[in-house]
Amino acid sequence: MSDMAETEFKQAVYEVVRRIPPGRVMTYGQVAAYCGAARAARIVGQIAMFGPDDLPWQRVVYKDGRLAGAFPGGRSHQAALLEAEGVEILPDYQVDVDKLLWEPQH
DNA sequence: TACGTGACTTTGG
DNA sequence: CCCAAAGCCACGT
Repeated sequence: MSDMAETEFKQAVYEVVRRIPPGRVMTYGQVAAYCGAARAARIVGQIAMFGPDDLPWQRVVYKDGRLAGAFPGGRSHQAALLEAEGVEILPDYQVDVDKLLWEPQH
């Protein structure tokens, strides 16, 4: 209540992540870019750690396609969630980001 | 109020 | 190919 409104950036991250459809993924840098801070990829991770857990954070991956190492339950859990959405998990906990990358529809 | 740390990405040696 | 540093924003001390 004391905080009138959380930063626009953080709110934007919430909205973007919420809009990622099942079976698709976005990179940290891409999410940051859509929120007005192309170089704030790290911040997306920070927000993911402190942000609401009802958002599909498992759909946010490295630009390289690797899964986050600090995902609650571990990479295997994140991989399981993605696999349940139909995402093919490649060896070394990677996904075909080139193929699954999703861009918000403007 | 200031400083350090961190779910990242890019650039340069 | 491997390593180091900068830049971004949020949060705890």
